Amino acid sequence: MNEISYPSEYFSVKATLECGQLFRFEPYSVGYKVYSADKACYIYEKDGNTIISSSDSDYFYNYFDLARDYSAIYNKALSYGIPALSRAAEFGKGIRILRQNEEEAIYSFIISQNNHIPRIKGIIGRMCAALGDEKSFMGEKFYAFPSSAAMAQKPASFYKELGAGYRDVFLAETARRISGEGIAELTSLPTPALKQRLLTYKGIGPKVADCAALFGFGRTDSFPVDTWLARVYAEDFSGTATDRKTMTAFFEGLFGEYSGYMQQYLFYAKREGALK
DNA sequence: CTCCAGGCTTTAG
DNA sequence: CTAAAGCATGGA
Repeated sequence: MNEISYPSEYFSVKATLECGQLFRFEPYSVGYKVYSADKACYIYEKDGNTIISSSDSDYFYNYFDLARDYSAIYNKALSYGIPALSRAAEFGKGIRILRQNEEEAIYSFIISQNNHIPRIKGIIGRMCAALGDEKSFMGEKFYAFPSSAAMAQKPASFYKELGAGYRDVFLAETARRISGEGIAELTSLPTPALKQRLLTYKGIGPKVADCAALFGFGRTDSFPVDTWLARVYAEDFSGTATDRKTMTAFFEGLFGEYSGYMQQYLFYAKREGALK
């Protein structure tokens, strides 16, 4: 086990975990256990620092993107002079965008569509327990996120029994395709081409493609618009369009390479009732 | 009870 | 091309 220490000002455990970008974490002791792919860490705050304890510290250094200077991102948010965004950035100052596994992000956000976060966590947890390799961390067992090969062996009915609802066929078909084709060729594509390719998978529409691109492929020029960001657009930016494609184009045009960070500030603040 | 959730696919116009 | 119905499930 190794420990990483990083100042909490730009690394809030609660804000980073509770801002809706990941679904595999649980309260433990004074912090949380976090699971990603087949790895685990224990994370907590102590004396103004955020501590990551893991036997895969290199993995989690990258996962939490600790090489990036978030003071520049926070100050960028304030520089736009948009009251709602300034408030959101202040509220979510400690948020960091995670660099998650690509396939885990794809499946997780397919499950997330038209769904509540507690239920999303439940479906993913049951999927890992049923199909993921058993691992051990700090004396407790946990399950890795399943491989596409393991997922591809199950029919749609299996995912419905896990509670996935109508997304059952999306999971089964996407798993079969990724298991056969792989995703290696996607990683080198520029963001617009990457999104275009993601849209060809069953169950991936514009919003899920944006989330997979942002959280799985590290594309911070993506601005996912869900029901909460649609409200932000109308209520806090006085937007008049009603289709989400226009909203995404508006925000990405405004924020460019910083889109993903600004989106996450706004999402977290809106959902927690900190705007308005 | 109805409404809604980090929306997508399918069908109709 | 855009618009709207239908979709599984469970919490508020």
